[in-house]
Amino acid sequence: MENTHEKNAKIFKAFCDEKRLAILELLRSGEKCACVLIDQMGIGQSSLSYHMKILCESGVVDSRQEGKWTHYRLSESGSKYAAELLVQLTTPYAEQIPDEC
Amino acid sequence: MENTHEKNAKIFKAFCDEKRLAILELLRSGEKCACVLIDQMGIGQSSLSYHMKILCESGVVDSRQEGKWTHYRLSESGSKYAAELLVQLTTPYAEQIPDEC
DNA sequence: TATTCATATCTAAATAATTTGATTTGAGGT
DNA sequence: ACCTCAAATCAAATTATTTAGATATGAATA
Repeated sequence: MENTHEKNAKIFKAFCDEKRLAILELLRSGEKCACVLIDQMGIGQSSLSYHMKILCESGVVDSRQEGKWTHYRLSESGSKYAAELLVQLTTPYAEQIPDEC
Repeated sequence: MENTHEKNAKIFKAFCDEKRLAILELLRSGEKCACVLIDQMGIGQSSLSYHMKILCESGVVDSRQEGKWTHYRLSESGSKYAAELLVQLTTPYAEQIPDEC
């Protein structure tokens, strides 16, 4: 049983780690095979797998199996969702409650 | 010496914790005094102070001193910056590099 | 079906984030 | 100057995240 804040927090976990931001940057130049990401990031296989799981679960990255290899790419819809969510989470309500103190 | 990914990750740390999302939600209904946040969140004073520091450092929240009390509110400019940054971080480059594998 | 290879999962260790309670700081009021 | 009170900081304990190495899984191929 997971609440909304917990679910939303998971989406932004994609962006709150420098390694994952570096992976996202690599994906901005197009779909990348896991082997390329391991190579360019200079991290271990299980470490990449861990980070890719977080990125995929956030919806910001999609994966595609091709033979033995997994290819990762930015998800346009997932990214759009995250951006819209961030805007929503920081948009004041029409009904303002006075700050009684 | 902090790199760009590290700095950007800090901004999104504001959004990757459920307590901070709950605080942001409270601030959507307008500026709130720390005492109100402590009360509504049901957390300790030092715990709130810790989370507010992260929120303020991310630029998404502004604080204002009024006598003894500190009042917090959403920062329109900081929120806008975070939203634009998220879009940027997930926008493909014009130059795509083929996925050699 | 047996083998190979890429990825996922598991476990333990290392590191980082969060909480709690105590203390310090600093602005206001007396 | 002293006292008060809210917020920040500190230190220690707890909890969560991340890493690394070992093993398991599952698809492709022989």
